[in-house]
Amino acid sequence: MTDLDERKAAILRAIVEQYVETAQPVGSQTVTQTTGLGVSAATVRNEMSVLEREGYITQPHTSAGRVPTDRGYRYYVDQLAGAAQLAAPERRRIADFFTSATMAMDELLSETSQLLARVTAHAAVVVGPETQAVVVRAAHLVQLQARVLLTVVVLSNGSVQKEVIYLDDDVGEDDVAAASTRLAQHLEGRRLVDLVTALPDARGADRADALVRAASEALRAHVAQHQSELLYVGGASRLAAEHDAFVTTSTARLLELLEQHVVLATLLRELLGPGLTIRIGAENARADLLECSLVLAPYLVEGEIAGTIGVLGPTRMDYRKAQAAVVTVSQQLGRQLSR
Amino acid sequence: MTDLDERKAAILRAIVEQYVETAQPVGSQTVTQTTGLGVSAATVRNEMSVLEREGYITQPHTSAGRVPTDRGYRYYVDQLAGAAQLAAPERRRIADFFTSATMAMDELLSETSQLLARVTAHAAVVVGPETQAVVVRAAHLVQLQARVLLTVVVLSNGSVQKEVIYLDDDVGEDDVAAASTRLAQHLEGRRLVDLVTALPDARGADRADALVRAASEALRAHVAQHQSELLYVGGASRLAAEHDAFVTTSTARLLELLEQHVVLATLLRELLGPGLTIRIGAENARADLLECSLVLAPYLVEGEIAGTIGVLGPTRMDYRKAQAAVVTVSQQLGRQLSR
DNA sequence: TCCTGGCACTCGGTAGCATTGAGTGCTAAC
DNA sequence: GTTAGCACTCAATGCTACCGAGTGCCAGGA
Repeated sequence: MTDLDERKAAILRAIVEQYVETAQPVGSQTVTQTTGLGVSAATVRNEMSVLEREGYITQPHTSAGRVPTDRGYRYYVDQLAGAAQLAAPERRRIADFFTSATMAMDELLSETSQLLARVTAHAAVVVGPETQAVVVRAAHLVQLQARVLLTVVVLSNGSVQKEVIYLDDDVGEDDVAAASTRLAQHLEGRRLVDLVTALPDARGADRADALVRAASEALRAHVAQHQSELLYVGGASRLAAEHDAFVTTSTARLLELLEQHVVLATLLRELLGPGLTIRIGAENARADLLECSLVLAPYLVEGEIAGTIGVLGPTRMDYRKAQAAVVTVSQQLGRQLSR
Repeated sequence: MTDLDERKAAILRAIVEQYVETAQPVGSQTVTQTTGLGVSAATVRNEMSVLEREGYITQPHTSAGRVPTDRGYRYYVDQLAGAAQLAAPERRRIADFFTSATMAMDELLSETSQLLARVTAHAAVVVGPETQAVVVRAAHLVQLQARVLLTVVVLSNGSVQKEVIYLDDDVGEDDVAAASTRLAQHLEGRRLVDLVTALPDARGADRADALVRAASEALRAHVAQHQSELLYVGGASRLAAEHDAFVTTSTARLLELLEQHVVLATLLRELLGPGLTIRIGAENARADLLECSLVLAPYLVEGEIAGTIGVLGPTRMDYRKAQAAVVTVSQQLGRQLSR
């Protein structure tokens, strides 16, 4: 059930790797040619029929070669793929990117998703770190127009949150300045997550305190709503290119999923394990993803799991390469963010 | 050459509208049925053969009906389409969106692109206002870590620009605070565009002035590089859905184009005219867009052209509806931004 | 002069049929 | 346990016939 003898394993491996490369069902003859284990095609056929009975491979139709099933890919990934190294140019590309990356965290994550997409030639996702530990480093109230203010909050991870406030009456510069100072006193050093529940007190009745209350409330609503806005998608266009035989509607649905950041972020969070996670086809239990695989890895910031990066491609994908890319990028990203 | 008699025009209109609806080549009989001009199919055929000779319509193959050419669509759009109104539910949807929209400009533009995509069922683009008139309303230097600072600049349009600065040595709170104050003095009230060329003077030799110089330089580089980051794309996934017969590679290329914001923004800026602009198929002179049409309109802020909104769909699109949607949304967006 | 009915023609699409070839499963012999 | 041989299956291909939508053209009529 769970284990295959050496020859069956070799055959399965050959089928997977050949199919990934050519997208054509693999026949017994091709297997004998590519594996070099000294047996005839007939023997391979016998083994293949066992592999099929056990659910590792399947035939699109009688008289066609074999194609890996989800289970076949699973076995390949778990038992056969082994650790791979990226090719030198790709390793170099990743290293170059991170040594020259000096942007703030949000932009870094966005660029990282594009990097991963380019390296793997699939769509890539990056989920930003949990905001648990993030604290407010600065808070300001800025007057944009007579009755329009902007609450600006700078966070310890380098991201900036802002929210517009519309007033009913004009307000003077002095009041704004006073409110800005008080807001800063109230917020600086606080954790972002606490802003949602515990609002700073500003019970005073003067104009400035009213502004502080308005700003706090606007901020609370903003943070509550945008907490999950830490998803970055790179290379979505690859999905359209790689779905050779796919019906276009399924591509459209996938692209739609990638546009729904909230849905996707929760999905990824559910899937994430402590190490490399690979979800193949129907394992994802989503109609959109039946023919897709996800290769995910967490990245660590100061030893703690901070977020996820991953690749989204067809089940027929080069898992070794995807895995190597995801691992490499996650390590480098983690190191970069730990600085 | 340029003008068609009434009957030919009616026939062309019927062909365009029928083809947009059904995606099937339109035959002479269908035309007689849908137009109700009291002539026989044979007469229509004669007219159609003239229309074909003049390049307004074409046959996919002998013995098929006719399909509009780019020129046919062009004539339809210029002479036949007339002004259309959106249906009530769509008008309502747009109105609702803008009455309840209280976000800052960048988020508003992003959401607007998604609104336009939903209303038209095509991909939509929104180009943000030129940043000529934008001035700095606030500038701060915030310490994130011992050797990491963040320059934060709040602009009059409600957007916030930021840039990380890495230092070689630790720096004290006092120095940062002093630098922040001086930076604010230097920048507040200045136009964003001037930041690229005219740097604020900070010739002093003390620590704070060095920080101000570093911050200014970081900001200068940031602004120079990100000036064109004012493009928002909504509903890109629609492209995959609507390209029925299209080869998937062309869809992939289109999606790629939509991911290249800089390229797309310059393209749109070149195309924009003072009023509604419609570019059909090959008129776009880009291989990617050969089978696509763009429906663009500027939006006005305080009477001045500020930016562009538009729809990107297949040449076989409902131009009247797209036109109506683009016009409506651009007006409302302009009004909203003029507040 | 313009319109129209009639008619031959074209050609994509579909169905039927034979052929080919890749690939299989099975069996008997090694 | 392995393999050669063989019958079998079936997608793909090519060919033919046929249908039908649609055309172009022409001759006769208003």
